[in-house]
Amino acid sequence: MSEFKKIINVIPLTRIGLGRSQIYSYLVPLNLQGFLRPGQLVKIPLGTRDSFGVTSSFEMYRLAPEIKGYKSLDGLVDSTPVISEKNLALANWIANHCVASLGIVVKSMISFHAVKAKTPELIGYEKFDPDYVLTEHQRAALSRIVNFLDTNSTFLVHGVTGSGKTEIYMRVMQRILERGKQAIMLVPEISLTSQAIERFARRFGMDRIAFLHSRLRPSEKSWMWEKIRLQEKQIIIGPRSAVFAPVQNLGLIILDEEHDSSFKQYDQNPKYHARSVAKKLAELWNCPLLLGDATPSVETYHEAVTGQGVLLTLPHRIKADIGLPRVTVIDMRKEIARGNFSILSEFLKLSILDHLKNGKQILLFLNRRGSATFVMCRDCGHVATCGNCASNLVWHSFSKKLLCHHCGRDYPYPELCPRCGGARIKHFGVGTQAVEEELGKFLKKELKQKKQPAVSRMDSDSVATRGAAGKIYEEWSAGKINILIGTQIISKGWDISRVGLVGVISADTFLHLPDFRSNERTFQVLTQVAGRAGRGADKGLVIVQTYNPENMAIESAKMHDYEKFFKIEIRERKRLGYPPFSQLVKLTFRHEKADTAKERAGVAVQGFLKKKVGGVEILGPVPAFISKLRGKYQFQVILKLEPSLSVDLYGYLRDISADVDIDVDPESLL
DNA sequence: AGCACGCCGACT
DNA sequence: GTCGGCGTGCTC
Repeated sequence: MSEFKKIINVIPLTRIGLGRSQIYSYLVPLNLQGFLRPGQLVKIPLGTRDSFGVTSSFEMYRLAPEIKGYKSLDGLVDSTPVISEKNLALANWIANHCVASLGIVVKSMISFHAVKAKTPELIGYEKFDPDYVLTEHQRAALSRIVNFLDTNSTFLVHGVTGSGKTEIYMRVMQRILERGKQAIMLVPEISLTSQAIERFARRFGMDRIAFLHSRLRPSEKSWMWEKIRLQEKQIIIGPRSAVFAPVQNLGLIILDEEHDSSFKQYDQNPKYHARSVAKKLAELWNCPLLLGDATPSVETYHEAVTGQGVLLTLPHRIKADIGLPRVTVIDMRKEIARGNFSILSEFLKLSILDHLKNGKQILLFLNRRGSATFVMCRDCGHVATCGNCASNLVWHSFSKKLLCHHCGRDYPYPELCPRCGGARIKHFGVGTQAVEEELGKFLKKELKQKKQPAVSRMDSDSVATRGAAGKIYEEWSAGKINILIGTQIISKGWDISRVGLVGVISADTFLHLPDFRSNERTFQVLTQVAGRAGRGADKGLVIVQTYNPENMAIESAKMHDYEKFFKIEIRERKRLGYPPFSQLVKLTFRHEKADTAKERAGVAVQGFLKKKVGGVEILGPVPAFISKLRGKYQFQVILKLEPSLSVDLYGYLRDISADVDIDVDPESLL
């Protein structure tokens, strides 16, 4: 016992190989001794360069011989911690669950800007307490929740659009705030954040609300963080990353539109799902988690009905006289048999004219941009593909270009076939631009003499410039647009009252993808789109065009029957061993050379087989659905884990090669 | 994310 | 032989 030295554990904010320790130890210089607490940002030497890290545990005393070779901390950036101890524990859980580097997890959770906090411009909303009587179902749901405000329970509020979920959120939140606690409200995306802010600000006052999203300026984000950390703000609203808000006294988490895929970060590490992170966070704070949805994910609903959560159902729209919209499914095969080769069925055409005449607004929904989804030579069958991505190019008639929807590259339109030199080049498949053109022709023919209705298109092409979306929304709200054609963008959010007719041009876009969630996605999108209709004074009409009218997702959506959809789908999931009856892990191997990518995937599989761990099914390697992306070939290995077995996934994956992309609980297998 | 190290092909 | 390209792996 010759000498003791002070050592601090630090998480370097960088990617450390999964096979090695994610926490490093540094000597604490004399001037910092006694000043270090967990969660502080420190400067550290790392390899040959300087880097940053976050302190992870208290200074420790260790025997001198052990500390040989340790480097010394370079400095303390700020004495105020950048992450709480609770969130450090959360980071550790995420790193393990997602099999990601702890440093990257912590880095994605903290506000890294060393900028001065600046008050953002805040809109003042008039506060008002509504004279609002809860329905019986709302009262029942609420009373179930309020008995468990000090426990870690998960509630699923299942109710159609307009059934009054938000009112329940607000009443629960009211009680949490009365207890002096903070609440996090997660919404799917930025566009829905402002709506949620407005509604909550009207009830609770803007001075209690903080919001976090990627469009905030660094100085504004710092301001929000500071106010949350000091508990000057009690309500935090934002998309998935808001689950990392620096709360000090959390009493409630709400996750609205629980099924929405934007809650999963899929394009960047850590590939976390805000729902499972929220579940863990609620556990750490011993507080309730409220999930709300009209179309809950199969996993969540299954948990609720098997007793791992509490299911609260709001079966009706609040205004009892407004029923759900009537949904008519049109079999497009019969249209063709009748000689109608148009994108628009006869019934949809008639309904459009009818609703225009009555001054109703019309939404036409299609899940694809562009004019034609592929371009083919009629002589040799050659299809135009992206050299970078092995995917079909999409014809965009307005920009007169062929566009790759995966990497964004554009190509000139081929006058002659590059393979055979033929000139008979034809477009196939339908996108939003094609609908716009065809609709224009149809209206011109039908309404020759009259003033043409105003038609607008809303997709990522038409709202590429900043503010374009807001402009369309304003025009629509002012009633200046009669018909709006759009992609997913219009399927949610907009509180639309004058929509009389919603037309789904093709319900089949998701159905034929080789993915275990394709039925679920179809059901959800159709239900969400249908929910746009008839939110005002009267019941709307929804027309769904499809080549698969007997498909169960389409049928259940038509009947507004979630339970039916769930019953059939859960049976299929069980039969095929998909979630929630297994846990999936998607491993993607990428390389410029297809052989190399394939070989590495094969090596990984051999490694897994050698482990001889039971309860793990290894599928692949197979080429990914998009076999080449941005110049790299992609091969996939899917692991199917028996959930009951609870394999130590981190331990299982930690020694596979570094250049693999790991996605635990992937949203899709594509 | 950067930087060192090591292996292999090209060249004075 | 030696320079340098890139692919791989490490950083308390």
